Amino acid sequence: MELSDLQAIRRAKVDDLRELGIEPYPTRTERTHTNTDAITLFEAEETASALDGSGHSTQTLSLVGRIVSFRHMGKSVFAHIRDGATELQLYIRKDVIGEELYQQILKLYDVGDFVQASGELFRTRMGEVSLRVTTITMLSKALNAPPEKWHGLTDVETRYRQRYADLIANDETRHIFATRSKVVSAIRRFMDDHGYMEVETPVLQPLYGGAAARPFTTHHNTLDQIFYLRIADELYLKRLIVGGYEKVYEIAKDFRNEGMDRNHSPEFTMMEWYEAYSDYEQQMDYVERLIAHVVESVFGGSTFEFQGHTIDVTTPWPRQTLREAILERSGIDYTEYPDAEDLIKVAREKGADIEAGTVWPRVVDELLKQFVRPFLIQPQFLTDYPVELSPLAKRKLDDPTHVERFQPYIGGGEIGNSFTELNDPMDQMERFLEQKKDADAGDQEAMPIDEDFINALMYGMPPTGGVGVGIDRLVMLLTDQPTIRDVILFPAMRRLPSEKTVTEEDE
RNA sequence: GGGCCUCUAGCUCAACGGCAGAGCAGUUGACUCUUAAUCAAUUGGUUCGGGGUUCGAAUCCCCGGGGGCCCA
Repeated sequence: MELSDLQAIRRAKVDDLRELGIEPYPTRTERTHTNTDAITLFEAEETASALDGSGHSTQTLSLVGRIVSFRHMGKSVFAHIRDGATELQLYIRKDVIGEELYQQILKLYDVGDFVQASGELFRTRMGEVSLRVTTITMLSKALNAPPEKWHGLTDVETRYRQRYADLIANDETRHIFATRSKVVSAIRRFMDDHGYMEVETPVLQPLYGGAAARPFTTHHNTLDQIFYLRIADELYLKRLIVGGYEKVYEIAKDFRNEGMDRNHSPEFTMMEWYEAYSDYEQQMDYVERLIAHVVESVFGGSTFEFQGHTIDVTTPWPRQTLREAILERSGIDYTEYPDAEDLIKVAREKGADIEAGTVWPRVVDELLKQFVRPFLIQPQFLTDYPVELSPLAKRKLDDPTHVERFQPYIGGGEIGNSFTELNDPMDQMERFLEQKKDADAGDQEAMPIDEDFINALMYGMPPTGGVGVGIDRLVMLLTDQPTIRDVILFPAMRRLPSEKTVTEEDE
């Protein structure tokens, strides 16, 4: 690997440190306080008037962190170190630490290095709590200089490919992923507190299903067999309800081999849960309480900002059937057009852009996407979808052409999907057969027939309510990010030419 | 898949047919309360890759690659 001039200079400093008998990558750290705790401690001592005569804390602290700024002024140096949470200023005086160590710092320490510094805390004339350093050691010498201190790292491609550099340079990026973590924690806490059991189902599946999507295909060498990467958790979680568990959930990666855009990543995080002896009405209540809980946990209230809108998740959320919503916003009652051609015709008259030959359920989906979805900014449920659009949901009691299904919408997008689960094995078999017809007609997202799942249902599945929530979409919403790649730490990227190996054959 | 935009020093950006530059970072020096520290000097380039036009190409044209946005 060829080093740039800057890297070579830092590499030489590693050698210089070793020649001085100093290991630039030592094994142990001795840290007495986090930077946050150190500042808290100092402020408490100030309040209690427990500082010594010259305004210094009475105890010696050892702090650690990455050097993020370095200001040399003759016989003293000011630097900031940043640990996981907080920046804290170091004040290094030549007459305190001695000529030898002072020269070492000047010559061999750089912005980006991790260091450990000991000393007493005090307040500078500018009022900043700082560490008056009595000794300092290298914890890890950085060979790459961090991105520019003022503009940071702005190149989008580099930010995605080298997320570590993005995290070093941009507070906002660190904040987004910290929020993501809080969101997932809040969800887990809510589920656990409500008696749900977290489970893990296969990523590698002999047959995929549970959603309308194209899968990734892989191959197991020993079995000499194709596996699919799961596109949903649904069918396995329902098998667990068959098995007798009453409340299960899973938060996991799903994979869909489809186009990538600001809302779609081939690898994304899905949460699904299933509750026996429940239905979609009860799950609607649960979803709005869950989201309200998450927003409360993350923001300490019921509102947050998204793309210029103040969104309020206070329960209960309005509910409207899909048919009413489409009728209200487009003037089309799709139940009056049972033939796909007719529905496409009237949809086009109303200004929809729909490809000829689109199958009927996808036309309805397009009506939803084009006329309704963009306008659902505040939280709202749409309910009761056509049966053709929902091969795994139970029919409505009073209308067998529709199923008991809902989707929660916030910020102009759906954040989940739910239905009263189909538990009649013979009906389920017929739905699979319908899907096969769609597949034969060219719908590449139609589901294959899963006979083992039918077999499971034949053992009996209690009435069940199930919900799926797209975690990435939810995080986009809560962090006000318009692009899914900005809420995925390491988004999928096209391989660079330099990463292609000679053994690999391109198409 | 189509259209538009973009790729220049480690980072952020200029130069738009005429000597490839600045700021930050780096290096050398001055400076013991600075915080985008300051001051002086200074190093650093396959201008994404390949080809073409031209006396001359980062710049114009063609092919290819990465990324972004919009559309499908």
